[in-house]
Amino acid sequence: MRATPRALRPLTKTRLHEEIMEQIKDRIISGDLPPGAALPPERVLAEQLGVNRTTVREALHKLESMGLIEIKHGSGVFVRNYLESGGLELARHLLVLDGQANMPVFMNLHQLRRLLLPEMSADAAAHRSARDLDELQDTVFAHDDMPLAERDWRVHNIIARASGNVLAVLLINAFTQFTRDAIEPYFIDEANRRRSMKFHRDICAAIEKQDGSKARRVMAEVLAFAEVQSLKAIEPQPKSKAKLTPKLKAKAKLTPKPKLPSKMTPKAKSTRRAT
Amino acid sequence: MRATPRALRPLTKTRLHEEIMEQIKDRIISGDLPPGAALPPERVLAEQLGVNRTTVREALHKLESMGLIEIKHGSGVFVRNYLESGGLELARHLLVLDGQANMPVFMNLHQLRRLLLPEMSADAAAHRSARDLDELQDTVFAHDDMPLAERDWRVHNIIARASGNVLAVLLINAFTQFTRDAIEPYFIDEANRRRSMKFHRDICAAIEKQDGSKARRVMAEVLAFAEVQSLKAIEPQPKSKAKLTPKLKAKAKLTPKPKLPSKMTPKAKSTRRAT
DNA sequence: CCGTACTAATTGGTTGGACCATCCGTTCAC
DNA sequence: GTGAACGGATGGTCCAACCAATTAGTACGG
Repeated sequence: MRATPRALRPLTKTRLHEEIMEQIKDRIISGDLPPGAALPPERVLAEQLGVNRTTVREALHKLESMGLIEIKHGSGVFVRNYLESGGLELARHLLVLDGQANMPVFMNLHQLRRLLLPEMSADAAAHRSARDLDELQDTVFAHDDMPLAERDWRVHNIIARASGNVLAVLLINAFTQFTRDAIEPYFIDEANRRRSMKFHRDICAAIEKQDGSKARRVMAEVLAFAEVQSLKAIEPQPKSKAKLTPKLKAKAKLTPKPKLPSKMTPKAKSTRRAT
Repeated sequence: MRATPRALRPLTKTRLHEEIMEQIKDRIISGDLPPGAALPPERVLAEQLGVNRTTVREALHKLESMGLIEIKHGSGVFVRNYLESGGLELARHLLVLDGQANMPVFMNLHQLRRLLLPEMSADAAAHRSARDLDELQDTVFAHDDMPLAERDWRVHNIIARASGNVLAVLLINAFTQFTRDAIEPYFIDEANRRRSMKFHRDICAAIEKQDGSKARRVMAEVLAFAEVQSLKAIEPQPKSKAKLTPKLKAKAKLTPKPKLPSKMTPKAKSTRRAT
């Protein structure tokens, strides 16, 4: 039976273990599972969630590589303090957790960009290779069909690469990665579009002439402007609505296991005493 | 280089899938597996490596969350351009790949720290709560037994937290995470130790007095000094002069180049059975 | 001849169960 | 009392299937 209802939610890319990962991540970031708390054993977790242990393990591994938990062979799984061990990938999750309304993390992002990007632009102008310039000009002047948001991040990416700072490249990647969705509305406004395209041309010219100080200035300008626009877009609704989506569908398809996903009791690891 | 007394040894042999992950990661970063290339199917990979498919899958998942590969259900596994999709976690791997000799990535790191940390220090001085100050002073003045390297990163961490920029916290975490081992030698030298402790006291005082400009200055100073020391420790063999990032510049652009790299290094499994 | 729809092969995703490796608290010999 | 040996709990790996998505091939109908 392959009827394929063609019109509904192409968004749930859900691989099962990712859904589980999300759920545990939310409980950790929200403070429901405090640092030091022990998660239930994999086998128990699997039974509670109604999935296989393998699936649980894949979710746990992702959480571990994010720095949210620590897996100790023979001992168990423990929540870490993500403010001490968390990686930048977490930033994206922090943003969505903050909701669309009141969003200080966005201001944090703008600050970092303001501190980094102008300097990277100057370096890019100074160190750029002919190949870098080629790629930049191609991105800016050709590809009229390319969405502005994508062209914008490509420009940033090329600048970072041209600056010679590999870490900056990875950083910019991370930035755009967790801004990608939120930045889309910015390019709806015609004035913003024109401003952005002018910026592309200007920064391109500065880098072509290897004028570092001009590149720095152009980048600083556009960042300041974008920051103001962001503020304007966010301010109108200072309402915050804490909505944690209850996820994880019960997998009631082939396994008639009525165990509902729930009950991850944070237990201190010292509470296992006897006598 | 004296031998490190402790805290440094290949502990990776424990988890098989991490070893596999490392292997594939190296082949991707080294350019052996270019962007767009298709990896062998999981089943083939498992057979070639002499391990179970489950283990291969765990390795692939880590690579995916690092942004090195893309897993497409039904199609296969494809190498991504890590300069476009890679996350900051990669930085650590880039560092070790670069070896101990000529290490431009370290300079990249110093640049980023130089751009970010002074500003974060100023913000920390301005916004710090009483609790932040408590924690900072406790870290700096108590705990004489704490290794200096750890105390140093804790100071940085507290400063980042006090600055109110969550992203900066995660960033600093990432920094210290892939510097952890390399920074140890720095604190062997007695002059460096004293300098570091003086820095801790000074930054602590500045933050206590909420003197933002002083905090910025103190942080900038210590970073400049550390940078010089790093250079001195690495320089001994001056090779190419103004060479920035010799590799990594002329990687494939955006054009996926389908290629079929069969035969990945097999791993003899042979006897691992206990008796 | 061309395109469409069906079919089959390929490949990643999930499952259940089994066993090994490690850690840790308990027990037991000394 | 101390230290070695035991055993349970828990994560790591393995195996052999089957489900699900994608792709390529093929037969059918225009």
